[in-house]
Amino acid sequence: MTNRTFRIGELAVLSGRSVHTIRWYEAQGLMPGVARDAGGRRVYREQHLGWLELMDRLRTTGMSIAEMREYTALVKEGKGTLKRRHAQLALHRERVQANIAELKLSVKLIERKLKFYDEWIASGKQPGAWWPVPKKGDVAGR
Amino acid sequence: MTNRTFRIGELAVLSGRSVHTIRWYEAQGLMPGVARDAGGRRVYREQHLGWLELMDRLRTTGMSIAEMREYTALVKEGKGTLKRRHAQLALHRERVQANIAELKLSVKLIERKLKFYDEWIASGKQPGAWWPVPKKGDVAGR
DNA sequence: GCTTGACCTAGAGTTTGCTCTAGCATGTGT
DNA sequence: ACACATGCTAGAGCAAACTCTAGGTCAAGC
Repeated sequence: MTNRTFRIGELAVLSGRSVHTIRWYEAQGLMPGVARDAGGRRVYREQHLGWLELMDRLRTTGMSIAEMREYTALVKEGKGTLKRRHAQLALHRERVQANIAELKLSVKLIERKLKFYDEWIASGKQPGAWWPVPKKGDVAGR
Repeated sequence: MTNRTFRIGELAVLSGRSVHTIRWYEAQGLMPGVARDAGGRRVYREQHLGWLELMDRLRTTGMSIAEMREYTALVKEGKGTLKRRHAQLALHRERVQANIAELKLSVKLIERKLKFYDEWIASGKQPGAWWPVPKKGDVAGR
């Protein structure tokens, strides 16, 4: 088994983040289990690469730093929080899936507009309205 | 044909945005064709509802205000920019589709972690690493 | 023993996208 | 004629998520 350790510069290169950002994540409570060597320097293990990958996926799917902090706090607390961690991630997954559905609707709207431009370009005259679209939250649709 | 006009308060309610935000959008160059009445008040037409819907979809799909401003500038310039508008929206659509693909990968990673928790909870002991995952940009994968 | 590079902490600065305040004008209803 | 809702502009304030600076420490190589 690979039991390598890394210092922050190496972790930064391997994870594709900056040293600044990794330290900032730790300051935000997003880095559990970071040891220090005799000189006070951070010591990371392989699992930290996996952790940063997870953090990145949570961030890019729209989880806030605050919520990531809550989740990380559960991880720090130990095995007793497994169910709560599961619940939190499962909830986030639902949100991401809802978000994907919304993005698909947005693509449809953009495509309708693209078609509108196609027709306009082809015919030389502006087609009828493209917009009477119900809308996301549907405020106007009343 | 419905040729209604709206003042800003009404447009705000119908579009689900605040009056502040609509004025701010205009200040950012994102509101083409806004007339004024004798008293200097903004006058909107139905197409502005469609326009705000488009702006909202562009924003929520990650287009920056700066790029929306470029696009709006083309709209303001008139029919001569139809092809460029089409190209810009088509490019954005590709980015959104790429983004959707990334989100799906993120969901997969989250689901792997959920499964990891399921197993841990079921067995009472921590399963093996869940993380040796290639990664998005793949820096570590080298 | 001294230079050099990687690290450390604390905290300031930046960017983006709003969101709200202050102070004033307009115009409709009674 | 005057109150009150709605509108106007200019600009301040804010939250989030970084990103960087300053000034110092540590340890490996020459």
